[in-house]
Amino acid sequence: MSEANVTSFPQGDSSEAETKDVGGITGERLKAFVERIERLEEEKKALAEDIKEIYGEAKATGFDSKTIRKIVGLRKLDSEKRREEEELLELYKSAIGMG
Amino acid sequence: MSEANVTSFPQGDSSEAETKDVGGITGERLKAFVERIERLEEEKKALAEDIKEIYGEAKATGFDSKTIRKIVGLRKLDSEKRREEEELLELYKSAIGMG
Amino acid sequence: MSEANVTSFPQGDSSEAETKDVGGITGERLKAFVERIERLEEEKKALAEDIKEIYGEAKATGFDSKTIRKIVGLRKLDSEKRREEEELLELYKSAIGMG
Amino acid sequence: MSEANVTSFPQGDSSEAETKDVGGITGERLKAFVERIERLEEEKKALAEDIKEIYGEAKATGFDSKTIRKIVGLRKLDSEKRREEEELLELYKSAIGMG
DNA sequence: ACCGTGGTTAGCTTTC
DNA sequence: GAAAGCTAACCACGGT
Repeated sequence: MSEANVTSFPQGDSSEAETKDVGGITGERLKAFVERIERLEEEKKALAEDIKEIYGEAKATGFDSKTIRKIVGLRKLDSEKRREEEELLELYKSAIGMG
Repeated sequence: MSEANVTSFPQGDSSEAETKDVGGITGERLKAFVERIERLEEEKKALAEDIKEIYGEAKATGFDSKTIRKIVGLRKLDSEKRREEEELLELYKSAIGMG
Repeated sequence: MSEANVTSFPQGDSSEAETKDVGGITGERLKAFVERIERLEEEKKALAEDIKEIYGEAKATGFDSKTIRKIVGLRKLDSEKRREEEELLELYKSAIGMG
Repeated sequence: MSEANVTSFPQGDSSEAETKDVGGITGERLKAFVERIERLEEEKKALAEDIKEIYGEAKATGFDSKTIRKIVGLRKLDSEKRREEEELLELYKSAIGMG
């Protein structure tokens, strides 16, 4: 729809426009990107499973996992809040020439 | 509907009920769980950022990130579909006594 | 950081700011929205129950509901996949100027 | 795994066991169940979209949708609570012979 | 520069 | 108690 995204596929030195692929190079690069992404997403998924396991452990030792989730969530909020406050402070400082 | 989770905090040998912590042991263990979780979540977040970076790279080399996302998503659907088909097959097999 | 949503309640022509309601109009409209939503959610819930009933029927006639669930899920994946493929195709087409 | 679900496919009068389908009848019935389910799930999805639209409308007229969600949720809790209380009352009444 | 939108992720509910 | 499906909040991106 927009005029900017006409070419989703980067071209090599080819003089002719409107070509999807030149000598397979572009396809290779695309594949490489896709695979790198998929690799990392697998790792991410593995970590998510690890986290789940820890909740399982905690439950096994008698904790209530829901409570732990709450705690983790609260601590995250805390750190975000703290970070924001620090940023605001920095902003003030730079505003009065103390940056 | 009933609340089974009366005790979120496991007790040690203490004879008195309704105590949250005995000698700091439980608190320590809880803290350990929380910190392990937070550590893994940080790693997960880092991976998410890495993935984002790759999309950025791809865009920088001329690809359209939206397209790449679609491809990644499609491939994910493929693998899910394959997995489900296998599971369904197993289910059928067990259903006719071939489990 | 800043709270943009200061006014959750839209104002009418009233000249005074920070008022929750003017002449009951806003409250009425809010109530209308809430009730429309609740009505539809009831219908949705009824449908969910109908679906559950069908699984019950199927089980009663001797089918294994787990298997049926798998089939339904698989078919859903199929249609999602098809849809995504079509979208990807459209994306490609627009990418090479055929949009 | 369980012994109960050996036969997911109900048999007709066929004398031979371990058969998935006799004369296409079972397949037909399965298909019918699946399609009824899918039909209802489509309707359910349509309702979900309608609800989403209403939130959109509400936002368009100046309400904050998050707030509305909260209200709807609270009212749901209220009615559940009320229902539970009524059930409890009924229980009491029947317990003292007023059922 | 803002809004709206779609995608992602976490939390809850229900099922087995 | 574990697993999955559904729902709701969150976030980042593209369009206007």
